[in-house]
Amino acid sequence: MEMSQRRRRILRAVVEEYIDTAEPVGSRTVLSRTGLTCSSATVRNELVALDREGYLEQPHTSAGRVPTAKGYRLYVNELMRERELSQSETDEITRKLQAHSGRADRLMADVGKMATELTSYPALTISAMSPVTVKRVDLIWLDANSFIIVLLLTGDTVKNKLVHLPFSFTEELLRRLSAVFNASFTGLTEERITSDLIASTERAAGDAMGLTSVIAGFLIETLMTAKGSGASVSGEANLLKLPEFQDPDKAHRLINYLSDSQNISALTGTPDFGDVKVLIGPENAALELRDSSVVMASFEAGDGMRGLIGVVGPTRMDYPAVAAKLSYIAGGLSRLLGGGGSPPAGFGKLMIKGGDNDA
Amino acid sequence: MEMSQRRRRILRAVVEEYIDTAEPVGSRTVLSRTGLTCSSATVRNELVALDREGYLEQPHTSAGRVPTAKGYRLYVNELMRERELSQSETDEITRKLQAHSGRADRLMADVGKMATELTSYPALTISAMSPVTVKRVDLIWLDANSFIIVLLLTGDTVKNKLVHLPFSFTEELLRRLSAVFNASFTGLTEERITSDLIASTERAAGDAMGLTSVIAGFLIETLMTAKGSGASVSGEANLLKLPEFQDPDKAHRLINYLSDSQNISALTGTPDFGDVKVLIGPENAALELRDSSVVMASFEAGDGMRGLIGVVGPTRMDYPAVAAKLSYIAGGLSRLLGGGGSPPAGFGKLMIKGGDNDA
DNA sequence: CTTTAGCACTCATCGTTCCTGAGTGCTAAA
DNA sequence: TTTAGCACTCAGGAACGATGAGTGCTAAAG
Repeated sequence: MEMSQRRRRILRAVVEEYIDTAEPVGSRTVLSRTGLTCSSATVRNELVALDREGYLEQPHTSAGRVPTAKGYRLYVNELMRERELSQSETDEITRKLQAHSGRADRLMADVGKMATELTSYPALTISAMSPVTVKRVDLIWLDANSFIIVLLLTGDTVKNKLVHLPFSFTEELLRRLSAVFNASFTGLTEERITSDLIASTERAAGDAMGLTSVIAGFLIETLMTAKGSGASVSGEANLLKLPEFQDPDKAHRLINYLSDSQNISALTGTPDFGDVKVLIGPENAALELRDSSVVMASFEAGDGMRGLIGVVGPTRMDYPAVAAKLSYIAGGLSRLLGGGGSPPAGFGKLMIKGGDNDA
Repeated sequence: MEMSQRRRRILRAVVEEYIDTAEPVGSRTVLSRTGLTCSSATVRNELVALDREGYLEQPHTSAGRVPTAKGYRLYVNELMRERELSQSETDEITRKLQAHSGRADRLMADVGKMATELTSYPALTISAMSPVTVKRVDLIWLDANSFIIVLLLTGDTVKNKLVHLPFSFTEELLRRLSAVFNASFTGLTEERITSDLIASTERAAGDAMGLTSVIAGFLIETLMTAKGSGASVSGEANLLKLPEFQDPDKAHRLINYLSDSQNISALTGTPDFGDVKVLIGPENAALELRDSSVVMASFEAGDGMRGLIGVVGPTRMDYPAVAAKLSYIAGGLSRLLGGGGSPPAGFGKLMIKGGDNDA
């Protein structure tokens, strides 16, 4: 059966009050916050019901109510009102985004800082290229013992490496090699570069010195790291201001967890484009996040580059505001990185997706 | 007049005991720690003297003594015994260092992590190239509207940029341009690239489309960012385990301070090569560091690349161990980055330099 | 002049107790 | 179904005293 309208209003009031104050909320507070016309005793009865159904709980008998993960979930899915960003807020975001035009990894780190400033929660970013291939190979001869490999990848990323070798080779050999590489390695993803292919390339170029494998090695390495996702975290210190992290030990565990980019990358349960994903407390796979929430928004940059920007905070988090801000940033990012020219469909409109609503 | 031998022993005992336990140390403890043959009353008299001279202080009447900044300074300068690293420690460091061979910025960040692991204090790294110039310019023509700029810098760093332009140009023009650039821009530091030079280059190459200024712009930008120092911090969370940072507010202030790389870069009061520099509490210029200590070691990499690796911790810090470890890492780094082939002079030997010993 | 034993004194820390007040659950009447 | 009323619970803070580590000082001994 459906939950009564009044009960929903009460639940929402409890959640929002708790988000504001971080303190258990009692029946009288609910009353004044909702403006309901009943008495506090009635509210109490409803609270008992919400308690029994698992949406609220009491830290101890005779304290006010606190939302459970299930309560937050319902709130996020159904109760929360969409938060409109003010003109000045959206302006600030677009302005900041436009100020950046550096390299992708630097950009993402900066966007993370921005999310931190905007939400005052630690922010994380993940970015990854999906199918990465080499579009072009150039070899620049420096002297008899050294040359530069320049790779142009999909997404117009350029990578390079300076190679010194203990034996000498001619400029002519490099020219032949680059021709051969451009003929047979372009358009290949990392997995499709086999040792057979390398061997035949070596023969074709008449390379007796193993330059081919040096170049192919760099190529493979580059493709691997390029498709591998880069992660960054910023603003961890903000946790320390929150009442739920006054215990240094608790804060330490979480910050420590966040400082390993492996853990961050593991958060990639990439939500559909345009959506905001919310993971509440125990919905998180990682033990260390079990009493925190993660809110993430994804963006897409056209050339197969996609990414995630999110924040980590206590389950008591201002979901409407955070979701709106992240969504706007992600949307702006998609636009900025040329996700298709026009603002993405549904840009600005929130569609929350989350973990399964386990009973 | 010189301080008596016994008094020095007592001061050392107090400092070391306090470093170990973080608790005010009393006369009896000193007695057992030093193995002195006098009575506790005598020790007390000495403590009073040390107190009067400003080396020690009491948190409150009738508590034990705690070293002052002046006390630590004397300890670091004269009293502390050099800490020898064990074979396994040095082995571990060299092994870890050798495992890295990536790009300089990545390497530095990793070295920072390593310093954190080794000392369990937050670590910081700063690296900078001193005179950076371009050794060679290559332009790779992709299609009528785009090309790649490849710059080989001193220190064998390679930088590149992909340029798209709204008008078309020929491969021939690029060839001319690269010839001219190689002729007139190599060996110049950023300041010496004037607009006159750019204008004359433009004429010499017969470039009617402004490609020259695009290339020169990238060149200047690259030189500027390359010489600018990169800073990284890691392991901030470790602070939270320390008794002096149980107050989340205090921890927050410091971690926040550390998270701005501007602040980190500001620490570059580069000590002489081979030395370890210690800044104790109020010796730090930054307000936020006033009751912490910073220990730094410098390294030099041959091609004008130099850097700093250090840790931040409470004034109560195991200076001998930290100094030894950092010194060893820095030495290994100098060696690894080819600071000159052989281990640097004084490698392994500590020479502490610090702030002035104000009275 | 230095060292030492003795002693009174200080003060943070810890456990106990008590009080207060917010908030509850329940009951009985509307 | 709602509400008024009431007894009950319990965290948090204040007040209190006991404990004990550690001091400074004094006066005698080396």
